Amino acid sequence: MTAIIRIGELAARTGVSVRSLRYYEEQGLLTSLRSPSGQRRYAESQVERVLLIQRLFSAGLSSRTIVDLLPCVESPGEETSDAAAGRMRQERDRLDRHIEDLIRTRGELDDLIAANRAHRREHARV
Amino acid sequence: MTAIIRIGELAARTGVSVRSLRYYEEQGLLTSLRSPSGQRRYAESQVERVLLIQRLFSAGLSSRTIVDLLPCVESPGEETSDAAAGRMRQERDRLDRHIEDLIRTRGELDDLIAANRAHRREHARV
DNA sequence: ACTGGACCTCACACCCATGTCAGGTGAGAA
DNA sequence: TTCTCACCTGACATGGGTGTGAGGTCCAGT
Repeated sequence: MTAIIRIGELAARTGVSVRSLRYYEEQGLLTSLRSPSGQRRYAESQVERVLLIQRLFSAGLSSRTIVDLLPCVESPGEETSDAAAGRMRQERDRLDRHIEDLIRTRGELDDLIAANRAHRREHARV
Repeated sequence: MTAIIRIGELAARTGVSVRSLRYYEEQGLLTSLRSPSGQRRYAESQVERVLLIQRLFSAGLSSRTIVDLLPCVESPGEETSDAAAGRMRQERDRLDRHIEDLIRTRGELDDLIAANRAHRREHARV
């Protein structure tokens, strides 16, 4: 099992472009084996990792930050995890505040929608 | 009352740079009166608007989108509100999904932190 | 009158994930 | 074999909000 897949399939399964997958590797976020001819080969299990990376990006972490955090789950070396611990908490807190902010903004968007609806009703065609 | 303030003070009160305030105006998000010599003058009440704009930005709306939505609370013209209604709901939904995503990611970050803590305990100095 | 600070416009730089193009190699199907 | 398609590297483009600097005007305090 644990099929070996090529970059095109990894892209298809994750919805992430081939270009981005190469970029992730360049940034040290993703590793690949190479076929004799130099083509990238991935374990099926990397799908999950790519999806996680993608979510971390969309949570506003930079590739630099992610590369600092992710290794400590794959290969938890003493020192790395030490440095990363604070970083993780810091990012978690930032994310927390950001979520609060977004929820507030969503509420304001709801208010706008409500105001708009009220206005439309008031000026309804007679 | 309703004091008139200058751009520096608006920046200080909102935490948004002077540069950005000028940019908001350029994008049609913010209006200002001009003093005889051409300096921008704002009503104190614009502070709120700037803060809202700022939150909408950080919620991932583009200035283009914001300019489509915001007028319909200030000057709710029939046609504008008609076009904007769908737009607002669409952005609200997008934001909703994004928040869900972030909450999930926060959970994963928590998992990483927990795993790291467990690992550190396990390898504690003897 | 003079000085310093706040303001003006214009324009270019930056970040950073992603798109895109060029020019080339590898590999399976007809 | 030859066709086609996926893959490779390298490099330049893009978007959008923000930083920054040049060169100039305005205005309050001394």
